[in-house]
Amino acid sequence: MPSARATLTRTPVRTVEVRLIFDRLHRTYGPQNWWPAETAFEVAVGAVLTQNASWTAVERAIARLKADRMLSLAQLARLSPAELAPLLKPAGLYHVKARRLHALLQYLTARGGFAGLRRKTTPALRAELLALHGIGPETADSILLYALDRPAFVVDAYTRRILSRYGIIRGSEPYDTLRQWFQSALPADPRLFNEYHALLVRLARTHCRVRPLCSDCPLA
DNA sequence: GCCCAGGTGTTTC
DNA sequence: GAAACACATGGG
Repeated sequence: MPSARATLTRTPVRTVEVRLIFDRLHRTYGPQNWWPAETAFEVAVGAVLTQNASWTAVERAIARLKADRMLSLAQLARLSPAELAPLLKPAGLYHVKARRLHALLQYLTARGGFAGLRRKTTPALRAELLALHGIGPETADSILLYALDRPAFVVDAYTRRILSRYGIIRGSEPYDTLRQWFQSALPADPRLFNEYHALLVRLARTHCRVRPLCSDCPLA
């Protein structure tokens, strides 16, 4: 049995920091119950639409799709990118996103929807998503975590901004470096990854917008 | 009016 | 390979 001191010194500093940040945020804000969507399919559509866009813009586009009764795989997969584009206008970059969403829709259709993906391992699924046009690491991990309940930690602009403001990272590290950074410090639990990312978003939306530190910040 | 937003693919040095 | 650029709407 190793002594407590030996155990502590073998725990990387980053691991301690990653867990400390979660504990503080969780104590301050409580459960976030994310992602803001009703179905796995809605998560996937939102994950593409939110690329370089504000969430309010995405909500408008999703609301329009719902109002038109178009927010289903069967409905959207019938459309060409050119037909898809005008429906996505409120989210911005809509020609680009139409092509990207189209690629994802064709993939899902070919696999029989999300149900057809359940048997695949997480690494296999991640590789397949990354191979699609317009699905990069953040979009892939968002879909894996929030639509498929897989342990994939989502690194986004909020994550980088917060951790770099607090001097924990430089901010220029590659995506996978930061993803591994979190994943190696935490148990591979989708509920934990979900909660952690949601809490970072919550913090970024309420603090850290201008100055590196504010006195009432939960992480100060 | 200007700047920014929960990225990604392409082009260029 | 890194860096720069294109894509585009709506809110602050």
